[in-house]
Amino acid sequence: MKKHPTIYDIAKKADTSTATVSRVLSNSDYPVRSELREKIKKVAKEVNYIPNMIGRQLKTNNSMTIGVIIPSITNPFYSSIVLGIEDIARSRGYHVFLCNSHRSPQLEEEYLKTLFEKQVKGLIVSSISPDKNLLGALVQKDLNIVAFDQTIEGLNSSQIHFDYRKGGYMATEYLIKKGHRKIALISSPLTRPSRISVYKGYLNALENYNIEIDKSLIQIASREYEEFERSYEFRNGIELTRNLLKCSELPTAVFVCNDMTAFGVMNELNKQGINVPEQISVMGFDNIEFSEMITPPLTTVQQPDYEMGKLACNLLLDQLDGKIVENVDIMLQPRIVNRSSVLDLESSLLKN
Amino acid sequence: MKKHPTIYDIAKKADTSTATVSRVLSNSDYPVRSELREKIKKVAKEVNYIPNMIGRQLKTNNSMTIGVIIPSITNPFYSSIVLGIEDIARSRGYHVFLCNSHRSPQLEEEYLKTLFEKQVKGLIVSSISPDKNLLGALVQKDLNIVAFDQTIEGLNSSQIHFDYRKGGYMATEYLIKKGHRKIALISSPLTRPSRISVYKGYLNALENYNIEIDKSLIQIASREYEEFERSYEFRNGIELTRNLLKCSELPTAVFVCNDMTAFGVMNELNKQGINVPEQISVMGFDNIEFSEMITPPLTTVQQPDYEMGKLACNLLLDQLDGKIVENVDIMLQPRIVNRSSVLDLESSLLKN
DNA sequence: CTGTTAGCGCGTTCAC
DNA sequence: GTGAACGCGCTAACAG
Repeated sequence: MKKHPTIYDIAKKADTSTATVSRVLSNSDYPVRSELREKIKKVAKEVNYIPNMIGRQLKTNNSMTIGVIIPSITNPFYSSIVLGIEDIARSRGYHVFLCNSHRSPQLEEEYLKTLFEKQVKGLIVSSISPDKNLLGALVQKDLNIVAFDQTIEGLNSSQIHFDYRKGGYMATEYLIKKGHRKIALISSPLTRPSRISVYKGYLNALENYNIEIDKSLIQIASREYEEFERSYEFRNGIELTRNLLKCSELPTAVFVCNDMTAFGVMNELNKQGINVPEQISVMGFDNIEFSEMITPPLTTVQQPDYEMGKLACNLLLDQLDGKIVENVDIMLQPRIVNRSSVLDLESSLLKN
Repeated sequence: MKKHPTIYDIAKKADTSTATVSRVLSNSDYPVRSELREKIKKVAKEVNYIPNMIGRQLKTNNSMTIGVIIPSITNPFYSSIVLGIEDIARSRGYHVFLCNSHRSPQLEEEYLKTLFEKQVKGLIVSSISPDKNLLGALVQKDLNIVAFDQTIEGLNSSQIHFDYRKGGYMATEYLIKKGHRKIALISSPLTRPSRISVYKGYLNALENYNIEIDKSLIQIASREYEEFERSYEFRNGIELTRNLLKCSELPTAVFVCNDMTAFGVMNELNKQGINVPEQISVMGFDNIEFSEMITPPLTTVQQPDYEMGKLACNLLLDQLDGKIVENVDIMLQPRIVNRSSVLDLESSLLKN
């Protein structure tokens, strides 16, 4: 375990100074005699020189690294976002330091501190913490932040929103236009702005089409995520479906707050011998990769996860590079993805 | 954007020296008068001090960070592994720098260099690159490596293997014991040791039970992953199933090289009006989280992804902490996960 | 117990 | 064009 060569070693071997070596090896545009330049490069290659970024960072105070905090990489929605972030970061010479908060406020705070200690200058975050004090304090300290997924009120940062209400509205309207009137809702607890908005969209659509709201058709989970819990949503879907099936009048369609929960719904319906979509239609939300893989392929609302990641990262890097000074707010739009889990009651009635 | 306070600022304010401040704030066990200790802590809190890890790293030459290289976080098998790695790393005070190679050798090499530049002292890697020279060179430079998933020949590193052959054997044997004789195999191209081993396991089992090998039942993809390609495996499953269905005698069961491909298989069978498992049974491999969510829930071979990540990380950190000096080789064992996608021909015959 | 000092590896003045 | 010298923030060695 011998020490790695530094620019000092190279300077000695190439019979020059560390300054010149640095100028050559860090691709500076400082003028250096081309003969000498080549010699230095040659020696560097000979000794298998690998620059020590720690030294450079300390000097330049620029880590070229951004932080990303998400609930869990295990959730395909977030992993797609991270992929988008990474692709852009890489293409622009930045690196990504990824943190899974596991929906734990403590862990989120811990990671926030770590990122800051590691001299990250930018942050893309889906925050779970109700306490925005730390985040706010960091913004003061010249940390650029782009928030997504979960809107953060009163924080001096850029935000990427998604029109959840409209998504909820469009999904419900889609079902209505397919002739459904008894449309159930299955949702995770309404503890976050995004979920509340989807819920509102559902109510708005029913209202707009003069469909009476039947509370027995609305199943909302009471138990929130445990921290670190896995496949919570899937099991939620199963449980809520059981509750739903207990009501006397079965719905003809179910709108589910996200695809993962919808998998649980379809699983349970199937177990109970109820065919999707023949007996009950299922509409999801998110359009994660697996939605098209299940049987029947899930009709759902597209949330542009990968694009969202790219957008967030470009935004952040533009800020870091000084191309943007103002904070920006962007609202991404939903889109219906038409597959096979929803029955068209109109046309199926015609057939009969 | 004013400069962040450093230990120097604190020393000035607390009327002491940087050395003492460092001793207090870095939780050194060096003796400091408790009165002074408290004063320093108080001042640090006042100015909202956050240590600059870059400075510490440069001095101590210890980044407390390990690198992880995997094909893609988007694949749930790898995301589970990463989760396991992270959980252990965090509990032991380390951080993880994650890299998605997207199965691109160039990108893998680029990340390898980056990790080294960032002074990572340990690496957990599922390498895709056929050229192990760079990896080998880095091992020489006091970089500890734990390889998993893809075995690396002749590399001075610890390795975590999985008994793919045995897994393939067990899966096939399981089908045989359920009364299946016409057992098809659907596999990604045999371009990696793991896949070849699964294939061998399949052949071994058939041989052992004196079942003649029918080449028309063996469908192996000819096209390899494109770099950066997504849902390749799913589409592979669809395509290979189509090919399979063209053969005159349909199998009673299909063994698929991984769960994601199995989803494609089930999808296509369904589309062709073939019931799983009533007409054709499907056996997967990996047991990713979604296997239990589809309909019917997939019977498969468990590869302990999360545990594998934890094991790999503990191993690496033990090496870094000097608790282990020797390289170790571990062979993890497969386990059948019994769900509903395989029909028991024996008992179903009894019923008729 | 505490302070002074000397680097860790690098990029950047500022002279020459 | 080039090199000597300094300092980024921190810890370790040593002296007191």
